[in-house]
Amino acid sequence: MGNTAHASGGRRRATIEDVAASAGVSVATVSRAMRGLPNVALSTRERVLAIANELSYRPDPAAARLATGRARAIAVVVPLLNSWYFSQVVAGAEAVCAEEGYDAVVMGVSSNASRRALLDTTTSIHRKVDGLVFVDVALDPDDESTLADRNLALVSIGGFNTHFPSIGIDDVAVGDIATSHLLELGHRRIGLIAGQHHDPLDFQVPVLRRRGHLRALERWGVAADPSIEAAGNFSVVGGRDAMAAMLDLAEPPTAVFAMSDEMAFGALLAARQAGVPVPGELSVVGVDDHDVSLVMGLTTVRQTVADLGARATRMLMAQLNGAPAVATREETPIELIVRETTGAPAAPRVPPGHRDETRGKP
Amino acid sequence: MGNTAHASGGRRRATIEDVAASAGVSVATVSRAMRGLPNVALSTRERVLAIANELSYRPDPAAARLATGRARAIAVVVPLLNSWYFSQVVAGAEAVCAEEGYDAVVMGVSSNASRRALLDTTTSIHRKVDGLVFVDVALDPDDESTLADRNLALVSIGGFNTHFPSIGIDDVAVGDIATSHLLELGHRRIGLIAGQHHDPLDFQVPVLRRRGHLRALERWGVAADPSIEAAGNFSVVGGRDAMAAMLDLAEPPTAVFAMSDEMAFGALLAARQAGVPVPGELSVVGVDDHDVSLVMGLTTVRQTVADLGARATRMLMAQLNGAPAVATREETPIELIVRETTGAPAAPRVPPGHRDETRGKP
DNA sequence: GTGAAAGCGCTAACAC
DNA sequence: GTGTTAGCGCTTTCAC
Repeated sequence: MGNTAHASGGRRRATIEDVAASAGVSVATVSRAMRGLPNVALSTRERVLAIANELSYRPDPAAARLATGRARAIAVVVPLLNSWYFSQVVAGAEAVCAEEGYDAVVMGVSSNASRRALLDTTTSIHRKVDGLVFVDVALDPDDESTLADRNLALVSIGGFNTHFPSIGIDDVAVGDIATSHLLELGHRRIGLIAGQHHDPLDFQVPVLRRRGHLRALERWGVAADPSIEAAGNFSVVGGRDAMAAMLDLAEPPTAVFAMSDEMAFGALLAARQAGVPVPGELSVVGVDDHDVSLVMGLTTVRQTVADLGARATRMLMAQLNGAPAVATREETPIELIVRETTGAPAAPRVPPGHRDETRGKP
Repeated sequence: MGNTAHASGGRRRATIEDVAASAGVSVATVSRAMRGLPNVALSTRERVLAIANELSYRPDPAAARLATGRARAIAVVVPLLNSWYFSQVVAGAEAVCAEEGYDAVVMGVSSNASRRALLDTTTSIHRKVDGLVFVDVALDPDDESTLADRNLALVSIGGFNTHFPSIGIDDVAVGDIATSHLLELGHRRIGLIAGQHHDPLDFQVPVLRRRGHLRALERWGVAADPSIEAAGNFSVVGGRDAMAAMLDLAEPPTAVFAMSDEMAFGALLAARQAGVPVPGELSVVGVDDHDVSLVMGLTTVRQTVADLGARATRMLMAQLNGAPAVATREETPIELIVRETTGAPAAPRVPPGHRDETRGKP
């Protein structure tokens, strides 16, 4: 027999049977009354509710889960928790869950290994949640089928998928807009602070933003230079290190596009540490519009992050309420916010008498 | 009968009975084998495990929960999710949960009402989790007893409690250290950017930090001036507005202590917008050592936030593993990090010939 | 070392 | 509108 857990603390919790006995009705009626189902007489319902309250009866969710197969919980799966972007998304998701009476279970998948574990292992997702919001986590079609077979709903933020809805921004456009802004200001030597290379969650965002960056460059007839591209791991220190290395180059960039504001902050730090004035000798543009970006005066491509989490969660709720899962794609708007970290490139520091005529619009 | 949920997608999941049948043993043996209990013959165990794997059997957590009364999940309860501090704590907690095979359910309690709801309602915590980590959420002794009666474990971060362990920093010392630093630099007119007033979660942190601030002032014989104290809601914009108001005063402060780095960032922004040089005419000190503080060159009182979440969660796990719940208090170290936003006050802007001799050490 | 069987506390047919 | 009852899929005594 199962229950030895009440050894410590307090007397036995009231169960549905206790309420039924006290109210002089059957457990079925209690169950119906508690859940507000229609076919209960008003007087009965009131009596049941009163007694339930008196006994401080709370339905056991585990029993309900077992009986219904629904957990009334969703998982929010993120690569890492301690980054501004992901915590905003989680905040948005949690808020919607709270509204809907769902639990939000957060799961970090910082490596491919843990992502696999999430999908495979005993200790996994199975039956613990009704659905998942994947936030910038790569999912191959096999994973999707597995999830569908397990009768789980799914929505992803960021990446596309083939069987389920997704929501995100146009990341190619992000890269294009950022780099175009720099090109328009007159920059021709534009560095790129990208995502991580060392632990490939093979997630799409860095790839797409880079594509947009290259597209803009190409449109302006500017050759991309791999020597001024580095990984910044989407962190402040990663961005700092990447920028520091570029500034050490014989021919450092006059501007950089950092794929996130946090990396851009790092770039600003590196510039300051190297004594390089911003935007005087270095322009910096980021992505996100982090809370702090306003303070830093950072030029950035804004996206509405918390809203992304909320909308994705609502899409998931729709599936849980029976809407069919189809591979729709919602796109949320992005917007260039020009502040004080971008400007025209400095006049080239060449000895008097020399002129460099490669600068200027195409 | 309960299960109609398998209507869509895939064939029936394997249950423990399927495995038992396939392996030619009883369900009890399968259960023992799966959980690594000692009293199973090695050969039996291997056979069971192989078959379970083959059938891709996953124990249903809801059934296990119902049978054992343990959910293998904890809740992390935070006032808001979209702040650096709380997301760090959640990250630390989630990491430990993942290690231990627990789920981390995040719950935002942004108001007293939602905190009450969490403790009271039908849709509440009961039996969904085995324990809770309360992060800077006020809990009165009654709440604690209720939780204990429900056989829930509890650890709190920040506030003390009377029946359960807690972990935190010495918040009075935080205020004292920050303000003492400013006093030592020669400041005598020191503003305070405090927490929120409008939605009192009556949580202790702002109160204690303020107490430390006042204590330092008093020790130096400096009178506190309520006109240079304002609420910043622990947000960047809140800090900005609070600072902007102070800078508009006839006699603005020469330094401010902001109770969080995010509010300090806001203060720096307000200073820049008002054309007030930092630290030339305004010194700013914060609390936390936010990722971005390094970039901003912000002087701050550092605490190790993610570690706080991890340690609290380990303490909770200890309780879940049978350690008695006692009202111990762990304190983690804090440290003043002096950077570039603090310096000696400017020479008073008085007409030549006047001298102000009130400045200097006591 | 293994099995039989009684729960855990609900929900959902189905009957009345 | 209400009651009866058979599960949901496990865990855990107790016997052997």
